[in-house]
Amino acid sequence: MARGYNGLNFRDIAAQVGIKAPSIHHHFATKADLGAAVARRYWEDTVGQLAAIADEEPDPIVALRRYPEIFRASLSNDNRICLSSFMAAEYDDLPDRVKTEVQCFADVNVAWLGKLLNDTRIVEPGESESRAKAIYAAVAGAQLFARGRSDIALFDTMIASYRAVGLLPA
Amino acid sequence: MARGYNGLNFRDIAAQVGIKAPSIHHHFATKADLGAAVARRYWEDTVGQLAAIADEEPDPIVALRRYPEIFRASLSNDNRICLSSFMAAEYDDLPDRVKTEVQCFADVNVAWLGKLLNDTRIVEPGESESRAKAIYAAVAGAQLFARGRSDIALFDTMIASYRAVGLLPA
DNA sequence: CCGACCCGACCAAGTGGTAGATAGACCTTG
DNA sequence: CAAGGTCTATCTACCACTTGGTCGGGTCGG
Repeated sequence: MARGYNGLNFRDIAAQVGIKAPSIHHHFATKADLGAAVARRYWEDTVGQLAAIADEEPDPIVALRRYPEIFRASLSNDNRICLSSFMAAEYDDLPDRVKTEVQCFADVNVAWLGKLLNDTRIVEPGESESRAKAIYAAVAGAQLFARGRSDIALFDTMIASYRAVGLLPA
Repeated sequence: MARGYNGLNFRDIAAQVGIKAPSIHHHFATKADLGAAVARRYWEDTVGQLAAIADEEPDPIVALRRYPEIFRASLSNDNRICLSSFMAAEYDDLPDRVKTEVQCFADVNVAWLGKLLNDTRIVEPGESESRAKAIYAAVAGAQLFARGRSDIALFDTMIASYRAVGLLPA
């Protein structure tokens, strides 16, 4: 999933799994199904990671501070980017099912952030939602930029700036 | 350029220009050339827009405040995204020439922001560069997110949050 | 005449997807 | 227990279509 939906082709996947291309259709009838399944699994994994952080850190501020970890991990792992970002360019011709699954990724991120922001009092209760969206967008944008340069240090620098201005807890 | 580099195909472009596909090769030998040319023109246009803002606004703080305008305009105009974002998913298999041109887009944005941040004193002199990168990434991320929902109001909301925390001048 | 521009015809490669056959696991039944 | 049937997963072979790109020839202004 590092090369976009268009870059996703049955032959390569089959080869990677040690199978022939047409056999895939036995598990996923169409490419849209396959894409949606991949996307779904991706955001489900993310839900797990977010839950783990919230579990390990009873203090919501500490948990929030660890949020960028997830996006940083993608970069470390083969310079990957998150679902929403990769969807961007191909958004127009993405099958609807895939689109909704990808949007779920953003939704679960914003929901997690929003809840923690509400638990802390660092933001007015009515603004935790929009603040969550802003954080998500900023961190995803930083990941995007850093990936374009294959430079994780760049990512860290931008996250540091977000903390400096108070977008993220310091 | 709304559907990524892969979505860029000779037949469609030819039709749009009122020409047949093979004729394009007379102007751009290869697809990489075409892509690089499009990318180059895109960031050159952006340079012009940034210069216009800086020209119209003698106060650098006011100019900085107007920065998101450019990304907002792309969204209004057929829900488009900026070059760097669209490059994201396809980054791995993008021809080198295209890659460098696309990176130029980010570079000119960061340069413009950095200069204005230096002119104002709202940030320590040594940090204007990293702050510029953070602003660029955040605004691009907001554009990306908003485009995924085809919701310009969402973009405005996130920009407002950036201003609220002081990432962007209020 | 020449060079810039454009065309129709074509090509090799790659795409998602289909059809039909095969092999084995498992379950039912005489 | 053996025989048969069914289901699942895989295969080979193929298809229609799209892609970037080539080739040779036409057309037209300088």
